[in-house]
Amino acid sequence: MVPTFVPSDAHVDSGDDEREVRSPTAETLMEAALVLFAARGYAGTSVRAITEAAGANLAAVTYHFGSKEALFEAVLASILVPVGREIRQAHQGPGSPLERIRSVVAALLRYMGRQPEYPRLMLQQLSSTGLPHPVVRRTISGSLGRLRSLVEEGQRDGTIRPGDPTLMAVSLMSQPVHMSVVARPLQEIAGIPGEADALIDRMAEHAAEFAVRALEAREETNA
Amino acid sequence: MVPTFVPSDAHVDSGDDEREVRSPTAETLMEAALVLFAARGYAGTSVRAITEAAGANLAAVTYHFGSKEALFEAVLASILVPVGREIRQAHQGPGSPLERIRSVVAALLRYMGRQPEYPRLMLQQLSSTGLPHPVVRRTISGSLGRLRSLVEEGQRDGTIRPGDPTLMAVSLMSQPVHMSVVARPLQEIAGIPGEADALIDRMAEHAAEFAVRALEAREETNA
DNA sequence: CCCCTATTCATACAAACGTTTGAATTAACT
DNA sequence: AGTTAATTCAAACGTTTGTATGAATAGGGG
Repeated sequence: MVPTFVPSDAHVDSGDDEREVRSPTAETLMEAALVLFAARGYAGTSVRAITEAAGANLAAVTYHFGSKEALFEAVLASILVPVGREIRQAHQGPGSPLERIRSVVAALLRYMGRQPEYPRLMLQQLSSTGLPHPVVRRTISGSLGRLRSLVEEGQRDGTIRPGDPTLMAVSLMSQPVHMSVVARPLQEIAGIPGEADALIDRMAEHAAEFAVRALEAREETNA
Repeated sequence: MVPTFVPSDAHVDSGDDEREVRSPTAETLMEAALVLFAARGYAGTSVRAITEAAGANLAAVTYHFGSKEALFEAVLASILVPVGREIRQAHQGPGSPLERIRSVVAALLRYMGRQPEYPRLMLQQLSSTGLPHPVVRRTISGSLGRLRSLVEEGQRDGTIRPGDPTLMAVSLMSQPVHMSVVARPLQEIAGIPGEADALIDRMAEHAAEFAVRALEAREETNA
C-alpha cells in the first residue's frame, strides 16, 4: 500500500528551518532510502534493501523511524525543503519579473538535474492516483504560488502577455521537473551525446529561454 | 523488482498495426491491470488485486499472459499504440509547421487528460532509474522524432526561431504529458474550480499557445 | 455418446515482506 | 567497578507475494 497521509498534525513547520537532529545511522538510512525509493518506488523498495545498502541492521528502520512509511515521509520532507528554498531564493532575487522567472527555471533545472532523485520522487507522487503527500503538496503549492505572483506582477507592468497566471505557473514548473527527469533516459533514447552535466546546463538555458519566450508580451502586437 | 527488459527479440512489430486477438478474460484483465498499475505502480499492484478487480481467478494472469510482468508489458504496449497514433495524425495534418505543432500539443493533452492512466504509466517508466521499457522507448523516440522534424521544417522556412530542435521537441512533449498528469491533483492543490473535463480543455488551449509562443520567430528582431 | 482441447477453479508452495522480540553490545556518568 | 540508557543484532513472527498443480467444467467435432 502506498503511504497515505492521515493528517497527523503533530508536526511543526512554522519556522520552516528546523535543524532535525538525527543519529548517524538514521542519516545513513535516509541517504540509502532516498536513492532506492527514487529508483524503484516505495512499494518496490524493501526495508531489507535499504538496511543492506546502509550497512545497518534490518531492525534499524523500525527503531529509528518507527516504520518504513515514516522513513519515507522523512526522506520526502528532507528533499523538499531545499527545493522550496531554491525557488524562494531565485524568486526574491533582483531584476524584472521575467528575468526572475528565467532564473527560477534555470536554477531549478540545474539543481534538480544534479540531484535526479528529487524530481523523481516528486513525479512518483504526482503520477499515482490520490493526493500527493502533504509535504509534497505544501511545497508544490508554495512554489506555484510564487511563480504565479511573478507572472501577475509581469502582467501588471505589461511585460508579460495576458493569460491564466495559474496555468502559466504550472507550465513553468513542468519544464524543470520534467526535463531533469528525462535528461538521463533521453541521452539514450534521443541519442544526445556528451557529458550529463553539460546536457543539464544546456537544458537549463534552453528551458529558461523557452519559458521567457512563451510568456513575454509582444513589442509589436496589433495594438 | 521492476520489470526489466531482456531484449526478448521474439516479437513482431514491423507492421505497427497488428490486431492482437485475445480472449474476453484476457481483455478484462488488461483493463483492470491498466487502472491498478497506473494508480499504484507495478510493484504496488498484486496479481490478486488485478484478478479480483477483473472478477477472474487468481491463476488467470499466469494462464493468459504467463506472468505478471508479461501482463504489464501487454498493458504498456496497448496504451502506447494509440498515443503514438494520436501524435502521428496531428503531425500529418494540414497547415504550417507551427500550426501542426499547436494541434499536436493540444490533441495530445486532450487525449491524455481524458485517459490519465496513459501518461501516468509513461511517467512511472520515466521516473524510475534504468531505461524505460523498450515499447515506451520506441514510442517516445518516434514521437520526439516527429516533433523535431516539425521544428526543423519551421526553422528552415523561418517561422520558428533558431535553437536545438531536439530540446525544443522535449519541451513540447513535456507539456501534454506533465500537465495531463498534474491536472487532477492540481485542482486540489492550486484550488482550481470547475469540471475536470473543462479544465483539460483550458489546459490544452493554454499549453498549445504556450508552445507556439515559445517557438515562433519574432517578426521584429533586431535584424 | 465420447473424446479432445480450452478454460476456470481451489488449493498449495516457497520466497519475500514489514515488524517484533529479547538478548548482546556500547557509551556515559557516578 | 557498577548502573543506566541507547543502540545493535540475530532470529522469528504472521502476512502477503507470484507462481504451480491437478482436478473440475465447459464446448465442439467424431
